[in-house]
Amino acid sequence: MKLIKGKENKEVLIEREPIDVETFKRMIRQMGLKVTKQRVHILEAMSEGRAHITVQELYEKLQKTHPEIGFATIYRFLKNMTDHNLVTEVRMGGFPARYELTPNQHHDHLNCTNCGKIVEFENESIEELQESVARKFNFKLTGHVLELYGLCQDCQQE
Amino acid sequence: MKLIKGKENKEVLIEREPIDVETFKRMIRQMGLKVTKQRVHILEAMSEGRAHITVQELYEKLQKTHPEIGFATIYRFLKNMTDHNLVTEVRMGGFPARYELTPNQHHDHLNCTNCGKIVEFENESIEELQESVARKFNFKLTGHVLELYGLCQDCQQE
DNA sequence: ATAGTATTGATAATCATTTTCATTAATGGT
DNA sequence: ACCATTAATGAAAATGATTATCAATACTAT
Repeated sequence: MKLIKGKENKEVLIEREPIDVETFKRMIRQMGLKVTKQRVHILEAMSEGRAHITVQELYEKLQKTHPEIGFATIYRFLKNMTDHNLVTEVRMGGFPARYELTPNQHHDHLNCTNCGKIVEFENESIEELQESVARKFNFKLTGHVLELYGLCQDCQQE
Repeated sequence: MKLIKGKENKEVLIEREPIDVETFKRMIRQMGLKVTKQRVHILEAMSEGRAHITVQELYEKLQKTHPEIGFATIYRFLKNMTDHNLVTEVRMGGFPARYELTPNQHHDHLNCTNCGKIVEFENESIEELQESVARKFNFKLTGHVLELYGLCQDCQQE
């Protein structure tokens, strides 16, 4: 369980392991798609910097180094990746969707609403209970969003 | 929506009391807004029938009895209500937002990612485990979002 | 009832996302 | 390496949900 520090209520940057180009190409082939420079560049852009990125942010980031990549390509490829579970789509409220390379270890978030600190946690019992709720209503579970909000120890003392 | 009782896990579809016009008017005044027939009709339409309704569905429902009510009015009023926590907005994937009169009893949602159906449930064990996670990290819990996604029985068969 | 102001509804505007389609590029077989 | 086949691309148009505009209308306190 890893602790990530944030400032105020801003979004938090999450460090990821760097992934090499060969791995990206393997991921693309694995989906049954052709390896194009655009797709590799999109994966590269997603693997560096902020974990949850919007299409707009991705587009602007790519503009600097590969100005030939268009919105449609990004949207299309993210859809492919999402369908193949290599990318996780997070939609909040009416905001544009955010995408992240699917982390190998599932986790949920405990967020401090005062200082923005985030604790990632994983609780097997909660996961099982979610499954049992789904079963009870004859749903086949495919995903979930669990975000806890509260005050961390430091902020409670203020 | 009908009531379904669970056994040990206490999943429940929430029962809603019918609400009378005077209560609706009080709610509107409480927000510091003027009482108009449109607003009362919108509240009436929301309080009968399906709990989670889209703007489109609400519009069509209102068309039959009050064809003078426009989309803009519905959107504006739902925004007011949501801001004042009298209505809860549920957004799922890229589907249109669904709205419900905020129930006095807390519940979470089970969403069908194919047809947009929403099932409400309440699970005391999950709530307790959330508390215990928060305690473990010395957080004081103030709220949470739990949305389950999957395929409902009908959509699994397609 | 009247004045003053909030509300309304039709329509235009916006914003994210998807589709279209003519052009270009990747791949597999030679 | 060279094609031929077919998928992929990018620009622009289309879509769908939601929000803003604004002149006409309806509440509400006086």
